[in-house]
Amino acid sequence: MKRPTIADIARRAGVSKGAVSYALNGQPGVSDATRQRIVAIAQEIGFNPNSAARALSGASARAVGLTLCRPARILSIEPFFMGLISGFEQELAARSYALTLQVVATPQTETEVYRRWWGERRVDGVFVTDLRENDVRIPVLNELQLPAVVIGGPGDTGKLAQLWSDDAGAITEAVGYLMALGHRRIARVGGLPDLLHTQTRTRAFSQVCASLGLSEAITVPSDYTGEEGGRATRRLLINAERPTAIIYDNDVMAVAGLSVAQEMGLSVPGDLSIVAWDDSPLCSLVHPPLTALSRDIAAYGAHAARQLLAAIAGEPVGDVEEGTAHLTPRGSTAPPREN
Amino acid sequence: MKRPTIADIARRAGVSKGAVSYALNGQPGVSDATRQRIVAIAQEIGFNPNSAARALSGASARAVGLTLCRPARILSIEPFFMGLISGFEQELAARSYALTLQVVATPQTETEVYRRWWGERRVDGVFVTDLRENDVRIPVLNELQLPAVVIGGPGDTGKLAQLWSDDAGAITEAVGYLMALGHRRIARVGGLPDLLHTQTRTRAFSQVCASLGLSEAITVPSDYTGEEGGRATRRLLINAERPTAIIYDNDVMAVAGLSVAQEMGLSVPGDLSIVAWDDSPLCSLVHPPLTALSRDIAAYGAHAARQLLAAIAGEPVGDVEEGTAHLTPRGSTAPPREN
DNA sequence: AGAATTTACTGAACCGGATAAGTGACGCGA
DNA sequence: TCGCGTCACTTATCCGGTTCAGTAAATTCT
Repeated sequence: MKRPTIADIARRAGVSKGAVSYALNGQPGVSDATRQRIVAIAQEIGFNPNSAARALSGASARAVGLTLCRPARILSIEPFFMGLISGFEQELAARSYALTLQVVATPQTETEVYRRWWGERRVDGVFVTDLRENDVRIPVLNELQLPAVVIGGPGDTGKLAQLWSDDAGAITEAVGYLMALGHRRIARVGGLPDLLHTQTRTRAFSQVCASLGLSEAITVPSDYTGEEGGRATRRLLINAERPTAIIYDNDVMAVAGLSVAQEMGLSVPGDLSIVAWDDSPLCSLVHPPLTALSRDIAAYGAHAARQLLAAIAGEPVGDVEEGTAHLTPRGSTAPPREN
Repeated sequence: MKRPTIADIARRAGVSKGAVSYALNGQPGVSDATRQRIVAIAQEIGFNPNSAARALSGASARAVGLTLCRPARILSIEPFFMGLISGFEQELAARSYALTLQVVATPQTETEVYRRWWGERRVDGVFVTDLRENDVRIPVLNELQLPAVVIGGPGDTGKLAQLWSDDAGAITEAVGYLMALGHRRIARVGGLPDLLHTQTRTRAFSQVCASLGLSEAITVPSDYTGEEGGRATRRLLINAERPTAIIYDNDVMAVAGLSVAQEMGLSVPGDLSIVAWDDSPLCSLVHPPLTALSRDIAAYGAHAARQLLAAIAGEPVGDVEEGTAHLTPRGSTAPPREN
């Protein structure tokens, strides 16, 4: 089956290729009558502009890229990225932009992928997640002048637009809530320590605990996996002065922590309260359901997509702080048992 | 920053554009000395062929597509798709094919996306998941002659290549194992009933139970979500003659089922044994860890990608049955308690 | 009415590769 | 020494859009 081209439309409408192009792109230069005739023919024969030809003649590729740098076994279980992708799609699909995905092993490889995409003109812009300190990807994107939106800061990203959520506010809310319940020994199992948003959270956690007069505000670093989250929990709980509440940087570790606590004969929330960061169906599934810091990840992704499309269109795009995650109390938090 | 083109290379090497093209594509028509010189220059200036130009001049788009038709809240928690995507990427990245992703609402929309991709020449082929009975996507793909690999059959797909895993064998193993433990009342919480592989499983489950002399082999249909899986479990367990073992069509429902059982005061595995279909880190996270039907989903995806690339290359691609999932016994299964 | 401007187009160049057809130099056999 | 084939290229065309320069007709202005 042959793909219809503008030449086919031009022939049937009895006009030139150029006229068809103007008509279909809403450009001036054709009369309304002709435009309608051309649009009708295009509809009738099911015309879709060849994206390659379009990209080649200077216009955009109408595609954006996303690289994911996490091992498969983490990616598969981490609900965050799929939620983000769904959010991207809401905006992208509406403007028929395609999303090109690549799973890579290291941030270094990501820069190579950016270079290749740029050279191939395959994408008009990219989403950058998991911002790190002195991130190798940032200078490359600035050098290539490839439009980008950085998710997971804030950090130093040169001219690139940024979007982050108010992690400090969220952790303040969580700690405040646990204190109000009566907790005084609160620990945290953190995400990958070299990610900037993990550092932001760690700093905020220390500060808020200090300001509220909580002496020990331990953050145990982890890596978002269930195994590590479980191990970290075990280390915290074998302590003589064990915490009465733990905040986890993602839902997977929180679930693993719950499991470890139960296995050690501790009751949740009687002996230990648990708060998960990022609410996913997973949190409601387990028993007891987990109190979580909820945010609308799809909306977050949609927002990022709007920013990226604006940056591609050449509009000025500033750095934006998305709203604070809010606490959704469930069965995993309660006042600490007197001992 | 300007992207280097073959014209730039040609100028620097003192040859014509054509010669450069031959040299870089390993075509005959240039001497080895010239070829090496050209390749060296291309390397040096970081040349990447413009994918649009390449696609336009008849060659392939070097991209394949995947549409996902599940609501965001299911996608985000379902580990299967991310595992599959990771598998695709292993093969695609090695041959520098891009993966284009689109999340859609209905199978009907998927066909529209296929038509658009085809018209735009955006992809060389597509992955089709979640095959249904009389699937609307199949005739469209056959009509467009868009290469495709169908995952989740077997079913009637015309000329399209298929890949499925031996669900019947897997369920036979699971039921056999539960019987050997002493279970006689085994139920199943199934996936979306209109998916072909769900039907295959349901049929196989009935048959194997019948052949082993188990009278009641109830399958309760569900939709892969935790909520539905939990509800289905509750319905099964309030029964006077409640099952002593339940097989779940995915890990999320199994975790939800575990939670419901515990909430109802039943001990797992004492009062109820649980088997999850598809092993993910999630299964090992909960307490007790879930016995699961494991398969290597990434390998499954990689296999599918190899098939698709072969189909795109015009090689004949047959239907393939991937190996049987094997049972990984964990703490959620045990002999039923005498009553 | 005649000049100036606008409208509604056409024709051709261009994007950056792939590729068929053409060309000159060289080697080789008769 | 002529003719033929092969090699190593060059030249030109094509893919399917976008866009600029040009043009004839219609409209507006004076």
